Amino acid sequence: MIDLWVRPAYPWRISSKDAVVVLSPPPANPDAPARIERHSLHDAIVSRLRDMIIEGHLPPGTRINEGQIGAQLGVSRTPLREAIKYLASEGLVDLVPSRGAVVKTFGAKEVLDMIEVIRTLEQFAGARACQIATNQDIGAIRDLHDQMIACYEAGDRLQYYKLNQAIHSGIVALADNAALSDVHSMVQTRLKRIRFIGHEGPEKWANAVAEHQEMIAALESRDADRLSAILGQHLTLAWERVKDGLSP
Amino acid sequence: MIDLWVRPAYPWRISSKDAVVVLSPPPANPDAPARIERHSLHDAIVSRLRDMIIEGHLPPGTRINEGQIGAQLGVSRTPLREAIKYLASEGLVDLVPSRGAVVKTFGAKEVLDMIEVIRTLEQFAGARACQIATNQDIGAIRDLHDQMIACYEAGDRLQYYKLNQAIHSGIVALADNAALSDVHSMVQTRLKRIRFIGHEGPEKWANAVAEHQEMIAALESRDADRLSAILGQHLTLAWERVKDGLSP
DNA sequence: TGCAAGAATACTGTATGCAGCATTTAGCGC
DNA sequence: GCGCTAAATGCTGCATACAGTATTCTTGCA
Repeated sequence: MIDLWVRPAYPWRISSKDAVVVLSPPPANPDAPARIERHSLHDAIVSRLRDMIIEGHLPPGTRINEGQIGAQLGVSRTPLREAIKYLASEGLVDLVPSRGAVVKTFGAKEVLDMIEVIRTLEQFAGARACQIATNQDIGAIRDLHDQMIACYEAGDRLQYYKLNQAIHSGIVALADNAALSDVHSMVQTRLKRIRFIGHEGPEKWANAVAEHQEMIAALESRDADRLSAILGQHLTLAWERVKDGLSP
Repeated sequence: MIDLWVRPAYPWRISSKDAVVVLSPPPANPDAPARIERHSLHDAIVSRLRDMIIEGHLPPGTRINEGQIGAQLGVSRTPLREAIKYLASEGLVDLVPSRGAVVKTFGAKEVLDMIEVIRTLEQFAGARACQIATNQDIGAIRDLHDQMIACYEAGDRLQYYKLNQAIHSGIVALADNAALSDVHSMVQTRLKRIRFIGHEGPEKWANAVAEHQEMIAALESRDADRLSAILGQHLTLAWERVKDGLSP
């Protein structure tokens, strides 16, 4: 019970003494067979359910019927229930004793709260990123940004939206702080459902793009204060965009 | 499937039209029977497991044996597995395909990361608290503080520790932002296991107490900048306290 | 003795069954 | 027709069973 875990866990994992060394998992050999996909039904169900909630297929307030959803996904209730518990901890559903799970409903106040948390986290991340990010890291963000601009000009909202998220997560990732990325993505996930609705008009969209432009510029010049300001402003706009059409 | 949830959920809940009104749950009648404790094995197992991890009964790296723990807690594997999934989402355990759950191990970097997130969140919360907290709210924190001082003088470390946490959570709660409290308590929980170890010597302890004193003073005078500074300093000390005796 | 291959064991992942609670429907008195 | 009570239905919570995979043990060989 103490000496567990010292044997090879996966083919590419070797343990020496008590430290577990992880070799670069796939030999980076492009023609080698793709890594064995360790099928995890759990992950699959969690992603699926999360998407169903975010995309509005399971609207807020909906009671999740285990039998029905299970049949729909072609899995039994056991792994489904486990996935539901996982999402409950993520804050996407509420657990009501004897009555199962209900998709969480967010009012305007809660959404504003979440946006302010995101703002706080991103501002901290941005400041840290200005200090420690490599030029290469920043270049990667710039790439995403350029792609996003292309989507904007092409009018591809869905792809734009995804790249937008990727940029924000990317900036947070630049801070090289796993806990920060964790909580950021958690709140971001809860908000996704809301953002999915908020489709601003052309002028607001243009504003958002302009802000992103400046965001990248501030990052490239490693101007932490300017980046912080623009991130703050950007999230205020995000709030403006979604605040109508929310319950009290 | 649309019209769910409009009937009374609990005796004290009444629905009118489509809005659910929640009456003050217990009639605040001191001699009335205590509120029915909706038994939830799930919650019980989650709390129990969490405590076992935090208190070091399940050390980092331990593989969780469902059969064994289940027998120990006197429950079958099904609800236990659900609880484990919940904790996995909370970040206390890792899920390894086909090999179950392993208590997460945090290195020094990860702990520092978490502390910096906590710092960011608490500073934001503190600033907000200075703006919106009522004198009564602040008085409640002051009460906790006074109790804590008493524990300090009595040398009651465990109780001191708990009140310390309560004060920090309390300040965050003053910001009246549910999402903020959520993520704060989540990171705080992950850290608890670490803090549980860090037993500083008398001089550092005295420092911490002095900082708390100033923290309360800043809060009472609603001096956001000073509160922010002292919170930052306090968490730096927390880091100093635990940083030795951590894996790389 | 040390190593390797295969059998045996242990544990996880999933499905299914059953008891109990919640909700709906049906029946009954007014 | 309306409200109340009770049966019936549906669903959740939990336990158990079984299949598949990881881990350990055993045996054979050098």
